[in-house]
Amino acid sequence: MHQKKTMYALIDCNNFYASCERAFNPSLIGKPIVVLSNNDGCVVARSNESKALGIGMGQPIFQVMDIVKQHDVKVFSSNYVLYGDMSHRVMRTLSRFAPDIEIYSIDEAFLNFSGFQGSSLELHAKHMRQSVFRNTGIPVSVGIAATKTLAKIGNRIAKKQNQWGGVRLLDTPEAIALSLEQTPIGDVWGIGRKYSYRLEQQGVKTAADFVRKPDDWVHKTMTINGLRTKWELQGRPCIALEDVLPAKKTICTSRSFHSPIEQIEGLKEMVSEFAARCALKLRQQKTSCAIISVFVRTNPFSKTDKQYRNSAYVTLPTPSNDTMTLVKQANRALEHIFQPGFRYKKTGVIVGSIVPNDFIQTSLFETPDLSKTKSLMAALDKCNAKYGRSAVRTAVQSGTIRKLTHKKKLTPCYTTRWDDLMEVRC
DNA sequence: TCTGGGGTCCTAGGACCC
DNA sequence: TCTGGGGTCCTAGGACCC
Repeated sequence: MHQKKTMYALIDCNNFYASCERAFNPSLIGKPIVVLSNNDGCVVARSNESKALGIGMGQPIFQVMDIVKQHDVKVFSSNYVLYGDMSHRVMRTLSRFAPDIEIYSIDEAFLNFSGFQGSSLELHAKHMRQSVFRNTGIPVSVGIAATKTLAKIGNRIAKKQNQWGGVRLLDTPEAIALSLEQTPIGDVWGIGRKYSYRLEQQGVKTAADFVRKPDDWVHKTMTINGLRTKWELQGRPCIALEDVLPAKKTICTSRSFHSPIEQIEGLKEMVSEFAARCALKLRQQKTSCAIISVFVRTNPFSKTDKQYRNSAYVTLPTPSNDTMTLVKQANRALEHIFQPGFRYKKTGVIVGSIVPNDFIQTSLFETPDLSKTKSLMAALDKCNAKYGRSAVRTAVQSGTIRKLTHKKKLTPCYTTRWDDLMEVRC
C-alpha cells in the first residue's frame, strides 16, 4: 500500500500584535508601529518598518525614544483582549484547511498537511493564506516540511524572501540543503541564546554546519533535546503534532508594578488577585492544585534599592481550585516571606501538583463539602463571565490589576464587549 | 525616570530504601 | 572492625519556547 509522507505546515502571523492594531486602523499601513509590554516597558512587537529602523525585540522603550520621535513611530500599549480574539478568528479559519491543528501560541499553529503532494500542497497553502487575510486582515506566512523544525525554517524563509509569495515548501533535498545554509544557527527552533553562542565558538554558524556535527557530540553538549533538533533538521520526525491540548502542570499569574509596593497590605491585594486568577484557570481546565507558591522580588535593575527575593509554598491536604482556599493560603505564604523595608517590584502566584478533578482523593483528616464549594465557584464564574472578570470577588482582592500597572496608549477593544479593563459591580 | 508574562523539559545530585 | 550497588523520588538549576 502506498503510504503518504507526513507533512507539517507552520502558520505564523506576521508581526501579530502590530498587525492587529493595523487591522482596525488602515491609516497605520506602511507606518512604523511598536506594541509595548505591561507597564509600557519593553517593545514586544514591531512592524517591519520599525524593525528596519533598528528597534529591537524586548528593548526598553526609553532606549529608543529618539528613533520613535524622529520617525513618528506609532506606539501602543498591549491589548491582550483584542489580540486573543483576533487569534481565535485566525485559528478558526486555519482549522478549515486541515484535519488536525495544534495551536502553538497566540500567533502560530501547526497543521497536519499530509495527503497533498507537490504543487497542490502549495496551492492549498496559498488559498489558506488568502482566506485568513480576507477574514481577519492578518497577513500570515507558511512553511511546509516533513518535520516541525524544518517547517519552522521554511516559515522563516517565506517571511524573509519575497519571491515565495508567503509560502515556502521544503520537499526536496536541494531545497532543504539550501534553506539550512541560509539559516543562522541561532534562528533554529530549539537553539537559544546560550547554545548558539557556544556553537558559534565551535565554528557552527548555520543549521547546515550543525547537522554535520556527530550525534554523540550533539548529545553530550546539548542533551537529548539538541539531538532531536539535529534529527528533525535531517528530516527525521521526533516532535509530534499535539492536537489535544494537555492540561497545564503549573499555572502562574504574576505582574511587575509600575511603582514599587512597600507595605504588606498592597502585596496582599495583588497576591489575592493572582490566586483568584489561578483558581479560575484551574477550574477552566477542570483541575485542582495541591501546592500554592508565592514569590516576591525587588527591582533587580535598580542600582540604589536593597535587593531581596524569596518564595514560599503551602501544601493543601486535599487538592483544591476554590478561590477562597487559594486566596487564604497564598496570603499565608506571603506572610512567611514578606520583609519590611524593601521596595517590591514584582510578585506572583504559582500553583502546582495539579490533578484532574475526578482524581481527587479526599484527605482522611478533612471532609470538605466539595459539592458546596463546587456550585459556589460555578455561580461565581458564571457571574464574572457575564459582568466582567472581577465583578464578584473576595474582600481582599484588588479587583483590577490595572490599578498598579500602567497603560497609557491603549486602543479600544474593537471586537469584544466585556473585557478585563471594565469594572462592573454585581 | 522607564527593563513582560507564562510555560515546558532535562539533568545532576542528594536522600532514602532494600 | 568488613563500609555495595541499584532503583526511585525530589529539587534546584539551566536550557528552551512564544
